[in-house]
Amino acid sequence: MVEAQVDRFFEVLADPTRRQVVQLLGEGPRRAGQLAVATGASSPAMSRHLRILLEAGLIADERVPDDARVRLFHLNPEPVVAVQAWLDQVQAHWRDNLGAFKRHVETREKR
Amino acid sequence: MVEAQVDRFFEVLADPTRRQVVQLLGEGPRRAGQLAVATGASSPAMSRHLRILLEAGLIADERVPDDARVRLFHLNPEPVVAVQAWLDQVQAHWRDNLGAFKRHVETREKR
DNA sequence: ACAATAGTTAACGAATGAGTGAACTATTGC
DNA sequence: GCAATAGTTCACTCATTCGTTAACTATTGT
Repeated sequence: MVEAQVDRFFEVLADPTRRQVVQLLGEGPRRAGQLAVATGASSPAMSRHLRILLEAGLIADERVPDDARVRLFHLNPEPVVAVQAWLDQVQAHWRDNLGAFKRHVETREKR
Repeated sequence: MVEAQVDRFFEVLADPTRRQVVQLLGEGPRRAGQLAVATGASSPAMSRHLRILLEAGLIADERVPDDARVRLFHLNPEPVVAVQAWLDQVQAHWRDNLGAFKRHVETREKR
């Protein structure tokens, strides 16, 4: 996984609407129209968000057999894992000293 | 942890220079000048990035006893954990079916 | 054939955000 | 006291990005 890709993932996830889309697609595949309604975005706006998410590789689309007008979008697992890996790496140092950090965080349940 | 904060974290992390800063501060505390050199940013540019990171709560600063001109910056653990929590939640559905996704990811050790 | 549905594309305007140069504050060393 | 160091703030410019309206393609239903 290239660093430039992680760069792009963060840029793409900076937009609240797109993060909402990612969140919704985490639950399962959705159509463009559904995503527009759920997020309160207009059709053109959603269309562009989806294109950006597609080009970044965060999501992918499938055609449904019954209605050729509809595209079903679903989440790609890899990018989410890549972003988590980056955060893990940032954490690495203070996570491994299970002194200062562990005391620091154990007030809240993690995971 | 409020959703609006996670919103802000992603916005702040969208900038490559600021992600570099976060990465460097993950290794340990650094001074503003060190961060400027390491990232190739100018002093004013770095100063602004640090202010943004401070206001978002991603980092904090300490004064060093010997030289009062110097501010040492260090990373706050909570925001990183919060972003990871968000990503975990997105993953939740396909992570819990330890079928498709587990096969998908088990090439890399996760935690 | 025609209307409705699903979605995309293009052109425009407004807002946001990042970097720069110049001026400024505060502290340290001589 | 004065120069150097460390860093911040301000005013400005440039580019990017987001949403909207309007027009368009493709498909389905009657």
